[in-house]
Amino acid sequence: MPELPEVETVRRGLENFIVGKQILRVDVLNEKSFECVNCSQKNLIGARVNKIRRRGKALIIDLSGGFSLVCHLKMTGQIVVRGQENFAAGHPTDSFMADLPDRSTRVIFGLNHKTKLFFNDQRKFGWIKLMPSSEVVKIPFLAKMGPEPWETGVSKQFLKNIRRHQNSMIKPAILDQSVMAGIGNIYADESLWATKTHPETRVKNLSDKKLEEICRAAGKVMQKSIDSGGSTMQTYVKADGSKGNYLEKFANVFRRDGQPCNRCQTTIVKTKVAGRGTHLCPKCQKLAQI
DNA sequence: CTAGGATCCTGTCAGC
DNA sequence: TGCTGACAGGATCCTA
Repeated sequence: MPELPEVETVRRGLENFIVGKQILRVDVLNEKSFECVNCSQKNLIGARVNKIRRRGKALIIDLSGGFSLVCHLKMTGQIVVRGQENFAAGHPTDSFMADLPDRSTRVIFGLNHKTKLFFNDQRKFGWIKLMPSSEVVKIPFLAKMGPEPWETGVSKQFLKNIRRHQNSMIKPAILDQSVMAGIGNIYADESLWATKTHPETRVKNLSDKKLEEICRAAGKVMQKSIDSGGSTMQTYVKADGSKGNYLEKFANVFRRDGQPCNRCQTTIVKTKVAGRGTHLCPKCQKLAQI
């Protein structure tokens, strides 16, 4: 999925393009993609969009009338707004530009001012839930989610949380959203490269200082990604019409296997750690054998 | 409680 | 060309 920076990009886009608009109808094309929790679809109709929030990789759209839409894009979710102004962000695919709905479209929201919001999701892992706003914080994964990367005191929180996973390898540990919010596969690999940490290093073999360093690095790479143009909008159309890749703008290891390390020129390799594709520099990121 | 693997889905790509 | 298996920017559920 879209990781924290991509979800933040979606949030900013929706803030610009749908706040203040009214939801007139909803069409659910895939039942599993949309669920009403302790309410019904009629609570949605006529509601205005008040505020767009983000918590970790979850998007929260607060509506008038006391209800909220909570959305998780998972691996392949994307949001596309079409109307007087167009916007697309999330998992980059051709659907950004295609005529919609297409075969990946799961939910369509009809807004006023001739605006439509499409929730597209190839693999159907993502979801949208409508629920009373007061119940949003009770969603289990939100309730136990770790600190935001730029929150005050985040590194101490991170440290405390990650020490629960002493026997785990560092990569899966930082992917755990209850340790810190927002890190996904890209930023895990980038943070570990930045701090010269081998992804298979056991947490117990890392010092507090090193762990805090990893925490800061994660915040930094995610901030940089947001700043670098918020990814997806610019990724898919270059001036010459070819597809671009926003990773080019900041990635040091992710999908750079076969290319030279930006620090030592050693060839970046791709392996598998805890079931996830993992990129690293075999020279910079040595596994401490203990 | 934690650690690790299977699982939910569709699409694409490498290799035969 | 057509088939097969591996894999993918995530998180949950199940088992040990």
